[in-house]
Amino acid sequence: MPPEPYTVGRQVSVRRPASIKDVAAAAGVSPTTVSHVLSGNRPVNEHTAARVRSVVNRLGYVPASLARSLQAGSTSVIGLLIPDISNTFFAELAKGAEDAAHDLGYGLILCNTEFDADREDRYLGMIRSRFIDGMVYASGSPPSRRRLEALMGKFPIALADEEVEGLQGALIATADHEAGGRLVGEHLRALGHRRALMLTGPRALKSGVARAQGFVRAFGGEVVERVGDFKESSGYRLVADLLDRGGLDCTAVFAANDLMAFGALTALREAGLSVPDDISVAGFDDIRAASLAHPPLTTVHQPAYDVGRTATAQLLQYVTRGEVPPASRHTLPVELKVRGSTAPATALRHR
Amino acid sequence: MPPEPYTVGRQVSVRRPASIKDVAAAAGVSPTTVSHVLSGNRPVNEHTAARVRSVVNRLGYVPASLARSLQAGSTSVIGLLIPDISNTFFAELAKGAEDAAHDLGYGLILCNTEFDADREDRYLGMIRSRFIDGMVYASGSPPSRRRLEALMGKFPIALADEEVEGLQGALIATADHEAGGRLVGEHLRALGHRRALMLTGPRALKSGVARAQGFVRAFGGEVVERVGDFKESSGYRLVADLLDRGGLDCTAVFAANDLMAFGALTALREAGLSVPDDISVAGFDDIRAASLAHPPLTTVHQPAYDVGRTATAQLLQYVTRGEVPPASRHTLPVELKVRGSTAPATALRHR
DNA sequence: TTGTATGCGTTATCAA
DNA sequence: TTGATAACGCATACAA
Repeated sequence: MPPEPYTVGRQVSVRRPASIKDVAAAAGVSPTTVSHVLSGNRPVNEHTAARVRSVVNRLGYVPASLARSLQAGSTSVIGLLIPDISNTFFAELAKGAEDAAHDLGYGLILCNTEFDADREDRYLGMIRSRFIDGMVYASGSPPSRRRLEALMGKFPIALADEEVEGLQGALIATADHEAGGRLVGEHLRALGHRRALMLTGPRALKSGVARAQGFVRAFGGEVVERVGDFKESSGYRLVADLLDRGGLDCTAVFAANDLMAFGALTALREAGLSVPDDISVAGFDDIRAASLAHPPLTTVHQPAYDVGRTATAQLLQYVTRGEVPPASRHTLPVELKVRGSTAPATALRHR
Repeated sequence: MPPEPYTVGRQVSVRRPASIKDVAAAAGVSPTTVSHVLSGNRPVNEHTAARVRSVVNRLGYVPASLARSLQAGSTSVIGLLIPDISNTFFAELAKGAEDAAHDLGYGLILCNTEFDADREDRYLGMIRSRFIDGMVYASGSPPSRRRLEALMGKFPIALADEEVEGLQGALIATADHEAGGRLVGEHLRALGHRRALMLTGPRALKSGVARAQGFVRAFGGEVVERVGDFKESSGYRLVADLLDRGGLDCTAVFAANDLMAFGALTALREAGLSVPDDISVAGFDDIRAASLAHPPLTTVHQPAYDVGRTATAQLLQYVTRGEVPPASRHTLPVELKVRGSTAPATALRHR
């Protein structure tokens, strides 16, 4: 019979970690003194302090942050609510948020919702139960907007990347979606395109709407809109459907994000069309794969990292100092990356 | 003078949230009864319960999870320590971890270390201060290994993706790195390659070492090894240096991860070499960009999501039930994805 | 069916 | 320079 493989297990359950009382008793002082030795909040006799510190080391005492938080009324932890961490855009955003949080000694709870309303609600519950001091909210599912609205009146919440329809007075950091759409519109127009297919995101998400608006205005030509859901599959499906029905009579496609652009690219390739010779394609986000794709995707670079970092820094400035940040709204600049997937319009052919 | 823009701010700081005492007082019962109405831990008169519930709603009472955690001795939160969330491999892993945690009602704190030892230490401090119930540890910086070892004797820690040299008896979920290297070795050998350049990761990371070992054994031919750091820049630099000095006398490059493979690809392209006509390139990980690159990258698919999910599930089984999981080690299968970046060896040319 | 008293581990207040 | 006590907000053992 083999020996118990996990001494780990036993130790965890059996040995109770040392508390401040244990240290105080062993050092022959009061818990108050121990606390002050560790915090430096008031002077302690050097001799006493040394004795306490030695006991702390011997017992391996580490203050229970939970008790500290209960006493202090805050946990030094915030949440980051996003739909999908495996989307590189949100991963970059998360990195910025984590950096900003770490800079101020805050922890960050990853709230990945997959656009699921129940999941989002559960995570928002963490702020109501005051387990987190605040929440950076990036693009949730529309159904929870009402609940969000109620929360924003009571708890610190900052919006990142995505405006929420009808919500105002909020802290918000977002890329300039409208300008991004405009840049693509101008670019395609300059290339001689006059008829374009626009793959939008869900109407409820303002970022996608803004991109579409900026595009339509700047492009000037004829634009057919199809509503997608920001997933690769929907970009594929929308374009494939149009091709099947022979209804793709345009020379350019603008997808409201790169994933849908990739879907479109696949559908076009399967139909035997060449990008950009037969048709141009542009995306939005500039995820890592965009520059590595074949052809490299013309797209709008979003400062995802900065969006996450800025929104979080704003939130924390508010959380830590109880201050209203100097600017409640940050609109971060975007940049058009012209790559190989767009080219001058060719004569329209029947398909 | 504009009105105070943030009523939010005032409410947060002024109104103290209702406590269980407030509810008890308003409902004319004891805090104990309120507690039991909400927890269902003991029967309560239906009439009384209804009254309590109504007060709970009116006051918007939500139990402070902090106090609950202090009493219960656990927070229902664990940590996920990774080097870089913007690497899609770790993003996928994080998604799996988050899913597993969410399934069991646990929160997940994102500990992004950038391979920084201080940052890692700070995050490991969260487990010592018992703010988190456990930690999923994926590939940290070698310097902290000793500290990790000490922690594993006292706190629940599961290793994901990366073994840690000299650590044993641990919960661990990892991809079969050695088999992955072997698959690439066999593949290149079958294509007629006999001389290969191997870009490894840091020697301290066993995953990279295992990949290299599997490769070298299965390949059989001559292998030149160069040590990189898993970053795109090092893949570029290593290959560029060899090219500069005319020392790249091989027909294939195997990079221990996709990022370095991309760096190599760039260096080769800049040198006017064609992949795979002049030289074959293979990677490891199968990050999203791999299939979209030009040419599409032959690589080893790692089940990143499953690695994260499995490691987390193991950890939580241990954390929640105090049980030793049935298997302490999970080695997950990998899969070779043959794409366009590898081809039959061509006659060796002088470069 | 309900209430009282105690403890979780810390820090702040007040007193010495 | 130090300590006793209360308080943070909850859950539970024990008592009624």
